[in-house]
Formats: sequence, C-alpha cells, structure tokens
Amino acid sequence: MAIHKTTKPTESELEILSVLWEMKNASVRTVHESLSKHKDAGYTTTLKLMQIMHEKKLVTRDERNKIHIYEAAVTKEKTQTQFLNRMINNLFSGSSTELVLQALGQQNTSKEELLKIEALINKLKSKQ
Amino acid sequence: MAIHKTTKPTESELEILSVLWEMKNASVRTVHESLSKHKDAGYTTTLKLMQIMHEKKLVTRDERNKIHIYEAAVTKEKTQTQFLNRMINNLFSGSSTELVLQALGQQNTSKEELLKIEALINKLKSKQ
DNA sequence: TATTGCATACGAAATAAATCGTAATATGGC
DNA sequence: GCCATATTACGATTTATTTCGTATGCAATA
Repeated sequence: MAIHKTTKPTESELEILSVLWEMKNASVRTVHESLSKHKDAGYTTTLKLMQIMHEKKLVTRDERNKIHIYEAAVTKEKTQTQFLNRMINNLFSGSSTELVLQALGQQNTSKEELLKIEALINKLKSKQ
Repeated sequence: MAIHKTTKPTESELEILSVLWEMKNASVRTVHESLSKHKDAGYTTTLKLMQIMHEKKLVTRDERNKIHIYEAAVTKEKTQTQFLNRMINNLFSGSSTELVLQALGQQNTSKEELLKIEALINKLKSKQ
C-alpha cells in the first residue's frame, strides 16, 4: 500500500463521496452508475478509485458479502469546511465575508434563501 | 509547447496569481520571495511554473528587460467565480445558499462584516 | 458440473503537476 | 575586457491522479 500524506480528497474522490453522502452507502456498481450520468469512465476505474479511498480511509466498507458496501468515512460538513477554508485562504485573502459577498452577488438567490441567511446573521449578531 | 486543455489554474498557480493580483505585477524573484514565506520550493520551480502559466496564458509578461515582469491575465473575480461555482456544484448540491450558510457558520465574522452582508441582502431583496 | 456473469484485486500505462539541475546569457562593477 | 552574479530556458525526474486491461474467484443456473 502506498503512503498517502494528505486526507484531502481529489476531484474524482469528491464526486464519489458526494454519491455516498447522498445514498448513505452503496456498492461500487451503484456509485459507478450514478457517476456515469455525468462522466464517462470505465467500471474498473471507479472500483480502483474506491479501493484507493479505502486505503486512505476516506471510506469504510462492509466486506462480509461478495458485493462490498461502501460508506463515507468523512462527513460532508468536515469536507466542506476543509475546502471552504482552502478557498478562503487561497482566493479570498482569508476573508470569509469576501467569499460570501461574491457568492451572493453572482448567483440569483431566492427570497426564501435570503431570509434564511438573514436569520443566521441575526443569530450571529446577537451572539456578539 | 504542450497543449493545455483547461485554463483552470492549479493550486500552485493560484498561489502565484494571488501574489500578482496583490502586487499588480512582479518579477519571478519577487513572486518567489513572497511565496517563500509560506512554502518551500526552489527558485527555478517558481520560474518554471510561471513560464508554464505564460504558455497557458494565465499571465502576460513584459520581456523588454532581462528581468521579465509578469502580470495576471485572468481577473481575481473571474477566477473566484470559477472556483466558487465548482465548489457549489461539487460540494454544496448546487446551492450557493448552503455554501454561504456554512461559511458564515464556521468562521467568526465581525459585526461590521455582518452588516456589509446584510446590506447586500437587502439590496438583493429589493431587486426581486 | 460446466458455463456465464459479475464481482474484486492489482499491476501498469497515461496524464497531470511540481520540482530541480544545469546550461546559456545578459549586466554591472572592477 | 573579465568576472561575479542573477536571470531565463529547458530537459528530466519525481510524485500524484486517473484510467484501464487482465486475472481470479464465486454463485446462480442451464
């Protein structure tokens, strides 16, 4: 087994994790089928990736049956935070506000969503 | 010259772009010195990266003098948008709101910054 | 039981990214 | 003019990531 320094998922690994987060757990076949909608790679490619992710402990798997069932070993939230922080540091001068402003500015966000964000802001304000 | 399919900067390229955005323009030496604060790679590594970025047209350079002066050829805003969208799609189920909520939740944002965000939200609300 | 189909394992090639060593060249000071 | 120094150019290596072909095993079923 090769040595893997970081736990930071690669682009492809992220795609697989997304499926697992969505489905709770799944076989390689299921994950592969889901990925096939968007991207085009062979079954053994997905398999290999998931095996590597298992080595890196990004996923766990139940090997009791012939068809192994995989599950994400990292939470969506932790991973989101990890990538958000990278991005804030690399691209937004360390300012999460800059990122938020940019994200809100470009997309068109519905009124309901704006209200949700506003609610969180009020909660944060009152905490200070 | 190799063929480069995407213009999407890599991690290292992003670091270099950050310096160039900050400084407007700079020599390899200057960029390298700035990067050295955080990371540890040889001068020729930075040089090579910037040469490749030049091939990819991520930067322009003034070659009139011996010391070439580089400048970013992509804007910070465009690049931020590019990465934000990737991230929203890969990690936040396509919802920019989810990303915003997560970004606000984890960091502690000052009152002034919250007010700035609130102001933008109000502007967006009135537009709808 | 032999065959077929689907599963995992695994090596290795293809591609991409980062790193560095060395050569060639220009410049300024002596 | 010569030398020391700093710079660019560039090939080659290393490391990471993605891709796939082939081997092998197991289980249902004809």
